[in-house]
Amino acid sequence: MTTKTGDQALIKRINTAIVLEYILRGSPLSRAQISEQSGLNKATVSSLVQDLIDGALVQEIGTGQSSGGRKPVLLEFVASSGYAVGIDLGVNYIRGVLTDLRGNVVAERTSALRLTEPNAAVDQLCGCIEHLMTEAPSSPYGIVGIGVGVPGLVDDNGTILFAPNLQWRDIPLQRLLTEKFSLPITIDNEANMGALGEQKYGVGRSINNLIYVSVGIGIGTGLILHKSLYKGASGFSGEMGHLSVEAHGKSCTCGNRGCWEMYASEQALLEQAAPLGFEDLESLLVAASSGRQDVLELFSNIGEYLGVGIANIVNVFNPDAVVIGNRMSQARPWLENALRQTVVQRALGFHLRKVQLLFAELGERSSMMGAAEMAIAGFFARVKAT
Amino acid sequence: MTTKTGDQALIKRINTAIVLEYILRGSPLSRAQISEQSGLNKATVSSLVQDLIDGALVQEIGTGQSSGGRKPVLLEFVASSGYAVGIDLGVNYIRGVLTDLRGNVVAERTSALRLTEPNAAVDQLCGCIEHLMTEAPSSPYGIVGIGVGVPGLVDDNGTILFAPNLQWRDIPLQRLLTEKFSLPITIDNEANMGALGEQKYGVGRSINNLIYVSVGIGIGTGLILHKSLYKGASGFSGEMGHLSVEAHGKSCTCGNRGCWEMYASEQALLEQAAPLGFEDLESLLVAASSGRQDVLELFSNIGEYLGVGIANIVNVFNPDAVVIGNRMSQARPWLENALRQTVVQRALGFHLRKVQLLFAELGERSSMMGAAEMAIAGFFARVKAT
DNA sequence: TTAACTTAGTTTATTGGATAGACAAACTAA
DNA sequence: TTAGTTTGTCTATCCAATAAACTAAGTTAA
Repeated sequence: MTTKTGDQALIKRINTAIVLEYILRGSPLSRAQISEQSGLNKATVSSLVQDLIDGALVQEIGTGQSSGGRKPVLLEFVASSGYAVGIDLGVNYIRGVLTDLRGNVVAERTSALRLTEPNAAVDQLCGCIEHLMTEAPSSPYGIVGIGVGVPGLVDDNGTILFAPNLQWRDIPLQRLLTEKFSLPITIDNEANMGALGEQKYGVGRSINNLIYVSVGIGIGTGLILHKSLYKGASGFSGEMGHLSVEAHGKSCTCGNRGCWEMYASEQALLEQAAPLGFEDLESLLVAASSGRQDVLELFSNIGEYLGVGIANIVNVFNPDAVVIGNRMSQARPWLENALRQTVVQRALGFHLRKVQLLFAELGERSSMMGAAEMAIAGFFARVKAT
Repeated sequence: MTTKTGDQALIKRINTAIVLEYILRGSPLSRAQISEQSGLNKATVSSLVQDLIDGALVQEIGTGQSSGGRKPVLLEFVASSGYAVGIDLGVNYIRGVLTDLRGNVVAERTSALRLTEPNAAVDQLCGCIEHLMTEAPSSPYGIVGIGVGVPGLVDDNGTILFAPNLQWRDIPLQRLLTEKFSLPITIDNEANMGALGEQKYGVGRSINNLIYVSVGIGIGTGLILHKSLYKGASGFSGEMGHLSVEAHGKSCTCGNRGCWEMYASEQALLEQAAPLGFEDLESLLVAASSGRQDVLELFSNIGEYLGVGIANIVNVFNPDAVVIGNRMSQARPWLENALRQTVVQRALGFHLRKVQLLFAELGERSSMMGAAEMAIAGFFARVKAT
């Protein structure tokens, strides 16, 4: 069993984390404010703040306004004390970003994925990471970690079990990158990363329970419950693209029938659009915006099926918000009505009272920003554990 | 924000909880064993154990075998230091139990629910509780709490928002019982209680992630994730009976279409059985065991639809086990094949590797035992918080 | 200008846990 | 008997949080 026991060091970690949290959220603010708001003694706050300053995570930035007494010394988190790399590895692109510890973008880099063969792709990925790392200003903590979002199922060791559209199986990406960079590496599904990105930096800021639905070639989902990413019992879940919405519908490669993503994904859209002579999403978006009736009906149909699945998700998880992301979010104007109507019709009233239907704000950058956030969050977790 | 700060009392609470946990799980065992296994210092363990003995939660029960030195003093949890009441309030019955703090049944009581009108039903419920309470031997902590499982949607204040089969709306049951008994009261959905009962005392013992599917008139679900009951964002979830499995299927009273419980519940079974001249589950079970072909096909059909929904659940939550409970679990012999086959066919391979399909062991008593467990768990939570 | 009052942050003595190590008690094995 | 082992308690020490006293640096009103 060996549950972790409590000692004085634990107390200090807990309280340091609290103080850091206040500075991260409320800065600039003074020691006195932290003490009052947190309930910690002034002396305790002073001591912990000093440790944080010594650790280069916090700095004094001058004095604030007096309210009839000594001026407060304002504290601020030092965002530039370290940097994080976030990568979105797509089926035909690699998108990467370098951010500071607040998620401010310092450098960005996009390139087409030349070869999908695993070795070559990983090489190109490493090149992208190295390039971004050289862009980082020198800082006390340097590069604190690398997060990578991938289009596939990832286990909790960061091994890509299966990435259908890349035709990858059992690629131990975390191990490969750890060997190469000797830095903390986080690998996760693109939808989980997207969920995190939107929750932290996008339309879902300050929403505690949200579900991100990544509608691309397939459908992936990322669940943020009680402010943190929910993983299934054994570390991977979110394969809700394979929720069956038509018990006797089309057979899916996964073995199930009537999977949601067979009716509501980009793939489903393109299949239906082929007879009309369309071959990609972009041309369909153009046709829709010029008002072509048959194309509008296609989108409306997709919107309805998206709604069917989302209603299911709402009934099961009862979240505060559902965020539609990835490529299909560009079709918002032509999806939204049908989607909204379907969800309202189908979700239970008790849940509907609360849930918001939103579209991703970061667009194609959700996943990459989420990956950077993962690396940042990992850094903070380590700081708090020391 | 006011996150709870850390102080010495917190350490003591944490470590006391650890020691108590070891005694609950591993008893009888000695102070030395606890120290060695937990990593806590011998002196610390001695001191905390003394507190627990003073608090009547632990007692010394003599010495154990020596392994070449002084004999250890064996410790045991005192199950009889308090008692809990667990109630299963059904549509046409009230089932109640009195247990000690280990969940051993001390007294049990079943009666038919005379009137479903809320006031009358609550009166009868109170009578049942009072009767059980008088059966409790005198003990240091007395009755530590009352748990009640109900067939409906419950919010986190213990108000029954909606119980379709009782035709109740907005009954503040927790408040009513608190006023009456001045004891800690926990109200929850019958399926959540059942999940807890099976996880603690039934077939799911020692399984950390399980999903309990209560198949009665409707279908309810209780999720135990990482050893604890999962509630949705706003305190109620588990309405997976209304997962749509046929996007364009039959309309449900909930507003959705093709809800799972319209195809796989007792109600669904009875509807299909009516043309054959059956009116209740019991007669169908008799017919099935005598081998009537058309009835067997009915059960097989229900089993298949149960499998469709369970495959969905498995894909979403990736649990260690799925437990089928409530009335329909009696039909196991005629459901199981079709169910198993469907799940294997439809669930993703990665999830299947792990998941077990089980049937409730406590039968009709799952929910009641879970309710008692809720009360017990509440007591321990309070002990650990002091 | 001064005295009275406020507020910010530090210093000091105290409290209450956990801990290592010494110790006593109780046992085994030779 | 004697040496060694195991259990459990006792004691001195450490360390983080805290209250209260204190210093620093401002405002306000006469």
